[in-house]
Amino acid sequence: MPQSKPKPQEGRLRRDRRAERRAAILAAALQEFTGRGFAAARLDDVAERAGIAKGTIYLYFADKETLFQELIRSELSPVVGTLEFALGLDLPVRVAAERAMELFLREIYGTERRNIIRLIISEGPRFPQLAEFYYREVISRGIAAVRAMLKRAHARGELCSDAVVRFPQLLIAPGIVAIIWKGLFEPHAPLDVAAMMRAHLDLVFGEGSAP
Amino acid sequence: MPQSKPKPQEGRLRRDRRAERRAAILAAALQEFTGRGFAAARLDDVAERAGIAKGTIYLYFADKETLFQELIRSELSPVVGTLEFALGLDLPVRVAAERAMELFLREIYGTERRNIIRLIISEGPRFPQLAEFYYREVISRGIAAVRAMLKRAHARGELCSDAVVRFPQLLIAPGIVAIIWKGLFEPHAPLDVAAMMRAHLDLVFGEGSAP
Amino acid sequence: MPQSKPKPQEGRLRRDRRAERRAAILAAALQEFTGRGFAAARLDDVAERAGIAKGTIYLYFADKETLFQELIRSELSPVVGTLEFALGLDLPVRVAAERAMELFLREIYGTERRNIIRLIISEGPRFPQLAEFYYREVISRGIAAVRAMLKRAHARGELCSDAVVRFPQLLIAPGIVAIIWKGLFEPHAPLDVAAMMRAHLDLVFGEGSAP
Amino acid sequence: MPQSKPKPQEGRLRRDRRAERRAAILAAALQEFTGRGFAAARLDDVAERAGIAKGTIYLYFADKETLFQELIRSELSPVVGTLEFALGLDLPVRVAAERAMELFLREIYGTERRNIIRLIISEGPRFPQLAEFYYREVISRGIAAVRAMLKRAHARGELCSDAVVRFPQLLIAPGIVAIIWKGLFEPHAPLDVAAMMRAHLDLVFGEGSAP
DNA sequence: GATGAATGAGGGTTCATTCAT
DNA sequence: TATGAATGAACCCTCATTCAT
Repeated sequence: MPQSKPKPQEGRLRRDRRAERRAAILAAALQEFTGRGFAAARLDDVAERAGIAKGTIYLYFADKETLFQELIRSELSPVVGTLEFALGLDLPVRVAAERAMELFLREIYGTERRNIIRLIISEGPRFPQLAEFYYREVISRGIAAVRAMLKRAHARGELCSDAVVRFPQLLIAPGIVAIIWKGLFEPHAPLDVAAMMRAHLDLVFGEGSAP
Repeated sequence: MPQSKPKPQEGRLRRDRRAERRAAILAAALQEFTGRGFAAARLDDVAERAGIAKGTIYLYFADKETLFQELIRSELSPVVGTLEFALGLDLPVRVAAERAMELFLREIYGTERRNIIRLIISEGPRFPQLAEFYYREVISRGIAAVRAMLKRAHARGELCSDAVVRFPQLLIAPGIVAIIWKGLFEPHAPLDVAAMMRAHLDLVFGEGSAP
Repeated sequence: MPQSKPKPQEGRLRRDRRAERRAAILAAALQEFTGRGFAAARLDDVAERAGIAKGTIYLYFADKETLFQELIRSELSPVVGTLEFALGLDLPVRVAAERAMELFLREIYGTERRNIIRLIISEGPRFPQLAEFYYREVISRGIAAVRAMLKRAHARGELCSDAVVRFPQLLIAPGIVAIIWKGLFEPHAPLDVAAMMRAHLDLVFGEGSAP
Repeated sequence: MPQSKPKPQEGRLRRDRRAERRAAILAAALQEFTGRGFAAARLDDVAERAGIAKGTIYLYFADKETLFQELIRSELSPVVGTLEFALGLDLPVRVAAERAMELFLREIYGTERRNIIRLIISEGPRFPQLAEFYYREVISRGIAAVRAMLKRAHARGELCSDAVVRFPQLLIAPGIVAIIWKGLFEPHAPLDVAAMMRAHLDLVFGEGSAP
């Protein structure tokens, strides 16, 4: 039995390879779940796309649903921290908003993460546990951060209305619409998302302060 | 053709009964498709909910997909006309917007039609034909109507910014967010949708003109 | 109640109409059973082809299988009598055989009855009752008639071999092959059936006596 | 690709097992298709007879029709070669015919292959592709081989008539009739097929040369 | 009698999950 | 650990048969 008790280095390799595989499965799953929806996605296709055997998936995830939920969780975690950091800098609102918008366009709308949002919107109602996680980890923290920032701005007199303080949802609404629009109507009527979001910021914060 | 032509009364009854059944199937389908999504919904359950036998569905709809598409279409048709009428009245923007908002809350957000919107958002990417139909029959006409109304308002000096003229999507964005929110986060954080939408109107059109 | 107790003439009409419908159903059934086979044929299609409603079939036949069996029986009955008559005439073998061949070509091979034979060959093994009926009503009587005729010929010295007396099947074998060939290979290699059968008669009875 | 290449022995076992299963499915399918016909045969029963689960069939054959067609093809292939070989030996006709007859009785009529012929006769008209394959691979080659042999015999003066040269179908007609007879009338009137076929050969080639 | 809407058992096919290798 | 063949429950759809009109 030559390969009993692997050397420490081997253990390291093992762990790395394991992480790689896990990542490959998650990446493949994102594609398939996005393309077909949770119910219609086939683990066969996930495995093929990840370059592994079907059974291997079950060495990394308990079942299809667990795979789905861990996919959402793994993609979401990094986002929140970044957002909180960006909004905690105590910049002028308009500048902060502009930064957040750029962050959204670059890190979410322009990447596969856009599809994570779409998955949550589409499948969330069938996975209450997931919606709850998403609310707790992303939405509520995001809203809290935004609200804190806006309150400071309001106190400084930078805000003529308290509408977005009471309903921070209004701030990200155009982002949601942009994601949905892209999925549904891109072929029929492309949308200049950056322009739309800037117009929205102008509405909310007044014009002129954009760089 | 021995008595192939039924008596008029019989025909009437037949037609009524047929229409009733069709409606019952569509209503049941809406529930099931909304609750589980297209792929996971079972026609067995649709039949049971409609109080008919499984095979009966196929007397009214060619297959599962046709049922789904006709469901969307049948629910959508009445909406557009109402919207166009409401926006064509040439009222002051703020009043028109207020009316449209009420219409949305009463006729869409407050009814099962809300779920139709959710279905389009969720399943639309997998049914390009449907997304195209929705864009053509609802979105493009809605945008055109909104834009016409806003242009008249802009010309009358009622609008301080042309943002919503260029991107009417910004006007309905809170409505979309409200629908999604209700589906996902209602249990964790209920949202006063009417207040949010009114706050949004204040942002866009300025305050004070609300009744 | 004006139509109670129909006049005798009405009864006549009723009976005629009934017979007509029955015939129409049988004709339609022959087409469908031939085209698709018993199991795959649909009574819907039979009804449509017969120009009646689906349920009406059950006013004339107990079920699908009964319809099938009565179809076979009704088409078979007239054949046997004709055959027995033709072979009972006490003509020279070669002439009798020639006549039988013409009868076969004109009344069976050239008509829809060919398909009845094919149906019996194809479906007979699944309908033992039918095979038994066919054997009793057609095959055994046909063989008896042929054998009687051949014996007389043999006694008269017209036959050099008793092969066909012992195995009358050999006489009709080319007819069977012709029917099967037409169904399977007609498109790839048409067969001059009359020539083949005449060649066969030449083999069996010797040449020169043909008209 | 971690150990994606199985050890040679494993591969061998896998392949053997696979071939065995395939054969078991084909054998079971032959029974079921023969017994009920293509349309009425149930894959459930095929699976049960083969001792496997229903879904397993689909690991070996794309669907019911493919299974059927591959069944026919796999059973047919070996037949043709044997026939061509037997007829290519340049023996006296009568001897060659005797051998072919024995081959037919032993390798076809006396085995399950008889049912393959029956399936082709019964279902061929509904599977034109199959009829075409059968014609191309079996019939046309068989006819060519027979014809070549007969021509040599005719040139040697062994044949008093050219009937079978022009219509080799006449030679196999009794074989076809034998197969059909067995399927339909065996219980009511068993047939001494060997005797019938020998009588037929006597008719065609004259008597006396039989061993 | 005639109709055709309704029924529901049944069959082909898919696919998440398991397990021997 | 990784594989992928095997499983079998589940689901869409068909169609022979029934029955209210």
